[in-house]
Formats: sequence, C-alpha cells, structure tokens
Amino acid sequence: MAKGTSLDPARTREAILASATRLLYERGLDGIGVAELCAAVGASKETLYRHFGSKDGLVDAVLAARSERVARWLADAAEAAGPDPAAQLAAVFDALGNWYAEPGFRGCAIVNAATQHHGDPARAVAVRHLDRYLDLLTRIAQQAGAADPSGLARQLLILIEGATVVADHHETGAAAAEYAKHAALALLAAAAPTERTTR
Amino acid sequence: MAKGTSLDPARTREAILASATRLLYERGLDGIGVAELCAAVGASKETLYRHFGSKDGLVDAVLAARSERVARWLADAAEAAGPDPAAQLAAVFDALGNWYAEPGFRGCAIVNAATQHHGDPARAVAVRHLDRYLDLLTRIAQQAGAADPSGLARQLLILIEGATVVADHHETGAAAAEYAKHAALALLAAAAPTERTTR
DNA sequence: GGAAGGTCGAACCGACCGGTACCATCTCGA
DNA sequence: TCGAGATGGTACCGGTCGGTTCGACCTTCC
Repeated sequence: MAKGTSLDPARTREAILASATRLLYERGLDGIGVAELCAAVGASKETLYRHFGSKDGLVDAVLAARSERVARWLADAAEAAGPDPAAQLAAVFDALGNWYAEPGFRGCAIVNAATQHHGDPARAVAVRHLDRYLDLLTRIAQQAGAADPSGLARQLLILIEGATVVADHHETGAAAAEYAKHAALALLAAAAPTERTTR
Repeated sequence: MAKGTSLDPARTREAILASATRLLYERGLDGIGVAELCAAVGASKETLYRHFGSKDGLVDAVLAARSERVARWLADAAEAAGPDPAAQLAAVFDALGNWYAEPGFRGCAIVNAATQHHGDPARAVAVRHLDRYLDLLTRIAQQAGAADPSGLARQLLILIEGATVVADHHETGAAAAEYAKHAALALLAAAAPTERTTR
C-alpha cells in the first residue's frame, strides 16, 4: 500500500482487523508485538493506534468480531441440517470436526485469549461467547423435547469445549469431534426419550 | 532466608519450585518475570539459574511435577471410592468440583501452559498429562465392562477438560463438574448396559 | 489550486525482559 | 581454623515491548 493510498479508513481498519485476527491466533496474544503486526498488514503504528487506541483495544475488537462470526457459523451449520434436533447436533460437531482438522487449528481463539489474559476484558468476551453457544444448544435441546433443556445444553457445551481442548492438545484432526458427537447424541437421546420432536 | 543459610541445595530447589508453581499458575507463564519470581521465593537469580538453567527449564520442572501430582490426586480420589466403577467416576468429578470451587482456580495449569507456549516442550507435557487421564479413565471403563473402553475413556476425557474450561471461563464453582458428572455417569451406563461389573 | 485529513516510515521513549557476572556473606566439614 | 561451596544482593547487558511523535506524502473535496 502506497503512502497516502487510502480508499477508505474503514477499509484500512478491516485490513488491520483481518491480519491481526490471524496473527494473534497463530502466535498468541503475547506472541507478537505491535510492530510486527503493523509490518504484516502494511500499516504504520500511527494508523493502528488511531483506529484501535491500544493493543488491548485491537485485541478486544478482534475477539468480539471473531466470537460473533464463530457463533453464527455454528448456528448456520445447525440450521442447514434441517429440523431434526439430533441432525442439528450432529451437524454442529461435524462442523467442529472440520475446524479441528484445519492445518492452523490452535483451539478456540476466545478461550485461548481468556486463558492468556486472564483478567478483563478477555474474560467478559469469553463469558459472552459461551453464552452464545448455550443459546444455540438450549434451542436444540428444547426442540428435542428434553426434560431439562438448560441442563442438557450445559452438558453439550462441556462436550464442545472439551473436544476443542483435546483436539488442540492431544488428538489430531477430527477424532475428538467424533467422540464428542456420539456422546452428545447419546445424552440427547437419554434426555428426550420420545422419538418424535415436540413440534 | 539469610545469605548463606542453606540447609540443603535440594531444599532450595524445592522452595523455588513450590513458589514458582503457585505464581506461574496465578499470573500465567509470561505474566511474571524471573526477577519477581526470585524476589517472591527469597532467592537470587544466580541460584535459580544454577538449579534450572533457564526460565523454560523452571517451567518444565514445574509442569512435570504438577502433572504427576494432579494425576495421582485424581487416581487416589477414584481409588478411595471403592470398587464400583460408577462410584469411582463420580468421585473423580466430585474431586474436580472441589478444585473448581477453590478461590484461586484458573483452569488446568498444564493445558493453560500449552495454550500459552503453544510449541514445545509445554505441548509434550500436555500430551503426556492427558495420557495419564486416559489411563485412569480407561481402567474405570474396563472395570465397568464397557464395550469400547478406550472410546468411552476419550469421551470422559472430553468431559473432564470441557468441565475445566467451562468452570474457568463461564460457570462459578462446582456447577460444571456436576453437569459433567451426570453426563459421564449416563455415558457409562449406556456403554455398560449390564448392571454387574465384569469382575 | 489549496486546505484537510489519512497514511507511511522512522526515530524515539521509558520500562521491562531473560540472562550473566561479581562479590560479600554464611554454613559446614576437614 | 580454614577452605569449599551455596547463597543473596546488586549492577549490568542486549534486546524487545507498547506507545508517541514528527515529517513527508498522497488523496479527496471544496
């Protein structure tokens, strides 16, 4: 990018955001400095600091955008599986499995960030992120006619996060997602003994 | 500790190890420097570097010792519950729940370390740590007469790690452990339909 | 044409990092 | 009594960090 070649300040902001999202995920929040971040995106530090105020501000923006994107991606995967709750749940874990198998997979960026910067505001983003997951899972549990949709959703959330951790630190590829999927379907079947959906 | 007051070099090493274990867990691997670490334990940097060679060497020693301690703690909890596999599994998650409820709980130190320093050797320690968990869980699954003990153990591992993550980043206290325990017992019952153990 | 504003590139700042070197001090065993 | 060894304290090193500032440049709009 040439010196004053700015088609749009918003465009610059998005370019920084996209590059930072990738690099902060690959290297960790403390694994890359502002200087290198700027060099990678081709922006100057002044530009970055005018758009985001500080490195923490940039991290916040990255995490918030990523949380929203990931939650929508999972919800779309569930919706695309049709009306059957079991199929929706299977689709969620299949989507997770594809994610785990991607070459650059490093666990959940939001959870990782909350682990690295254990205080605020990364923690708040993580809580909100898991709440988004719970919303989706609770909806599926309700559609399945579970006796305790909220409780089942929390169990399913534990399976999702556990599979993500195990896929990152122990298994390779989608194996963890497969185990978690079978566990999730077993729990769903046990919680909603009737075969038909509530409708 | 006064200047030359050294009862035993091994004692000094253990003191550094204990203090570093606590502080590195509370603040994160990159959240505390060698200087502050030394000040906290009352040792000089020269002493620390003579015992551990480098900060990474200290971290390795801390993680290895912690992994062994935690694995033994969980195995003891299971053993203390008697011969019934379901009771052993319940005891494991109850122990986890007590851990989650402790004031300074910050997730699994080994997994956190592997997340922060994603490369070696923290990753190797994490793999070994999860293998220790798998050993215990496989043993329980076998005693329960599960058709696929290894597969069930992997599902249970996912529940443990998921509960730990959720307890750290979303729930408070032992709630996550309770949900995970009920899920684990349901999976165990489904995998080993006969009520009696294989013996 | 000219002012305004976004941008790059680089220099710079103070703080902190991991790691090394040196020395006075203390304990212990010969 | 005296030397050997472990230690605490301190100063220091090169490097990197997040963040600020400044000047030159380019584009856009009036």
